[in-house]
Order: sequence, then C-alpha cells, then structure tokens
Amino acid sequence: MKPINFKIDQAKNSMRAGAISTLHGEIKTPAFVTVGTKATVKALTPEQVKSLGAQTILANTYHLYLQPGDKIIKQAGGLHKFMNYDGPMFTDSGGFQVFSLGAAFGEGGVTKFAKDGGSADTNSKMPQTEKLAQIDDNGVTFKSHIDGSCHRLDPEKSIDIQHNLGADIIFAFDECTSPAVSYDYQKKALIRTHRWAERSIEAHIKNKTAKCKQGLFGIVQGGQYEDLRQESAHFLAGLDDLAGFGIGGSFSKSDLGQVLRTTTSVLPESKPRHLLGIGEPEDIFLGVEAGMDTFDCVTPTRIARNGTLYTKKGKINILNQKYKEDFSPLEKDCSCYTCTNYTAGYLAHLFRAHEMLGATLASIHNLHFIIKLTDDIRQSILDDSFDSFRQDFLNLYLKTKF
RNA sequence: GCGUCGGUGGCAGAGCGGUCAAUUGCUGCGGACUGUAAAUCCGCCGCCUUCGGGCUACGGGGGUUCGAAUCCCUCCCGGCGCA
Repeated sequence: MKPINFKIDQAKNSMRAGAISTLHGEIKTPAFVTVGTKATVKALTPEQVKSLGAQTILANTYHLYLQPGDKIIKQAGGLHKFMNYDGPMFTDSGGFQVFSLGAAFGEGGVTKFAKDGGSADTNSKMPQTEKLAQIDDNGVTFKSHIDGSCHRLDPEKSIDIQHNLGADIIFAFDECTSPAVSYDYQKKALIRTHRWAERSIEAHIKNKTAKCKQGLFGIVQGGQYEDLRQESAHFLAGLDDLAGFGIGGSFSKSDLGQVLRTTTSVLPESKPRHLLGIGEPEDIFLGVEAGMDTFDCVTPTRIARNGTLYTKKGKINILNQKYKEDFSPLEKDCSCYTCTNYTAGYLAHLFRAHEMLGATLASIHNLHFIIKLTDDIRQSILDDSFDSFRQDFLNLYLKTKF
C-alpha cells in the first residue's frame, strides 16, 4: 500500500482540485499548509490551528534535529504525538536552511524572490556575519544558529531525521539557491540536488517501515530559468519512488506563473505538487493556475506577529494610528474567531502593549484568511468559476494594497 | 530661614567650555517580512527647507569667553538635611 494517494476531483486546463490522502487523514487541494517549524505553529495551540480550518502542518528537519533532537521526538512517539496534532503533516528537509543560513545569512534583503528591476532592498539591513552553512557535493556543514556547534546534514541524514520525526510527507534534501546566483551556479546546484534526490530515495526505501508510512517528495530546482526548471522536472518525473513533488528555490516575482507552468507541464498529473514557501494571496492564484496543489508559507503567521493583517482590501498594519479608536472588527464579514469576538482597537491595544494575545488573535485571523482563500479557490475550480473569482478577489485585494 | 543637591527634547536619563540640535533607552509615527536565525528588523522623531542648509533651543534673566547645556551672579521651582 502506498502511504500517499492523490486523486483529482476536477481538472481544468492545468489546474486541479483534488485530495491527498495520508495515514493521518486527507488534505483537500488546493490547500494552504500552515508552517509549524519547531513543532508548533507560533502563538497557536494545535487545537486552534485545527479549528481555524487548517488541514495540515509543515515542520522542519534542521530545527527539530537541533532542538529538541529527532531522537527525542521519536522516543515521544513521533511528531504527531509529541505536539498533540493528529492531522496530516509535512517535514521540510532542511534544504531551505542551506539558503537561509548560507547564501542569505547576514545579507539584508536577500530572499527567495529576486527583486524585480534589480534594486537592492536597503530597508532591512542585518549585520554582516559569517555564513553558518557550507555546501559541498556530498552535503552541508552547518554551524548551529543556537549554540554554534557544528553539524553535518546530507541526504541520508536528513531522511533519517525525517523518519524519526514521522511526518506523512517528507522532502528530499535539496539545495535552495539564492536568486542572486548565476545561471551556471543554478545549473550546478540543480545537478547536485538531483543526485541528492536519488540518494534521498535510496535512503527512504531502505527503511521498510518508513516507506509504508511516509511519502517522499522530490524537489524541483532551477531558479528563475525555465529551461533549468524543465530539466529538473524531467529528471524528477522519472523517479518512480517519489510520491509527489516540491517546487523549491528562488523566483522572480514577475514571471513566477510562467516558470511554474513550464515546470508543471513536465510533471506527471497523477502526483501532487507542493509549492515550497510561497503563499501571498496573489501567488496562490498563480500557483493554482499553474497546477500546484499545496502551498506553505510563513507569511501569514509572521506578519501577524509583526502587526500586519490580511483584509479583502489588502494588508493593513494594526499599529497605524487610525486603528486605536476603531471599535469595529478588522473585517466586518470575516467569520474568524478574532473578528467575531474582538475589535481592531483591542488588537491595536494588544500590539502596542506587546501583549502576546495580540500575536495569537492576529495569527488566527491571517491563517483563517489564507485558508479560506484556498478553500474558496478550490470551490471555484469545482464550480468552474475560478477566473471570475480570481478577478473579483484580486481587484479588491491589490487595488488598495498601498 | 540656613545649608545642600538638582532643574536637558513626550518620558527616563547622558553630556559638564568648542567636534551638541545634543549619547542611549522608552514612547510616538511610518515601512518591510514568501520551504521561520524573526512576538523580528529598518527608517523618522525641535521648527523651516529648493535637502546644500537656515532658525530657535538644555528653568528665567544677566555676565565671563573668540566660543556656554557646560563657568560666574541673580531670580524662580523641586528634593533632602538642620532650625
């Protein structure tokens, strides 16, 4: 029996509405995957995560390996038991930390997205620091961001850790590249990631128990280059032991949709596709249209903790003066727990007072917003009304964004 | 009343002759955040500005000095001690 099954309920052009079934339940797609890096969705209990409509959580290999250690989580009975969450779970392989603690470390403004137009972002400077990750063809040497101790992660180690963690969907170890890197480097990294995918598979299928419980996804790389994306998708499509695909790495915002379409056109329709680390509302529309099934992103919860909230009319900053005396809900017609029980003025107070309930209420609202959006997108595919839904949503959302 | 210490930008609190429109923290006002190094980070925060600079400022007034938030005199206000 396969640990992961994917069925398509409705497909139109390249997009589809379907369901991924796992041993811990089903994920109706397209779906937003909440991020719970360290076995916790920051500021929320798993019960809150569930009750706001989330279907699944993604945790992180590198972070849990360092703290508390994958052995401890195995001893506790696995990730689900450890954090008291019985829904489907993903674990990322640690490939993103190759980037965030490597190329991007100490580089203010370097993100997965190349800045359109190439202007450097001077708004978020961080002190120049020695990189914490060094890559070679066999793996990555990390200096722990917690205590500076030295650690080695490679495909076998990453898969071993992910076996111990026990998520339903696990990812092959990959190199997430910086968008600033040259074509030649992207290609080099791509080839390395392919070798690592083969090694990840080998390590996975060797473990008979894990093989039956956990589905392994390979990760497509290639940066913003369509030919590299295609090459990568081709390669991974040929690996039968993969249960699905992650689309990783860096993009340029202006041609995200195009690059994704090029990629998915090569991937088999029968397997689920996860877009790693991307999840602004406008990106989800692009992704779904290009045939992506699931999306994880830290944005809803991170910006929530920093005081930014999604509304149908765009993002707002609750710290802005005008919300101090606004005693209506953030959004009048929002059905989330926060909006049905609290006012914008109360949230503004909590954030000004640095009260942690603010982070909780804001996270509930933002996750509800993005999850409801993906649910509505799914429904619009089933109803064959995706185009008009997208147009109505984005007209309102982007128009008042600034 | 005498003695003594002190009065600095919204607050706290540095500075004790030039490099001071004045360290720093907080508050205030904006902004950023895309597989979480993040309840974080970045700006701005006397007034005016064609962003070069200009103007008024460290309790009030007077003085010393080329130059004072910084030294002296005096007044006002506050803390403490003694009557």
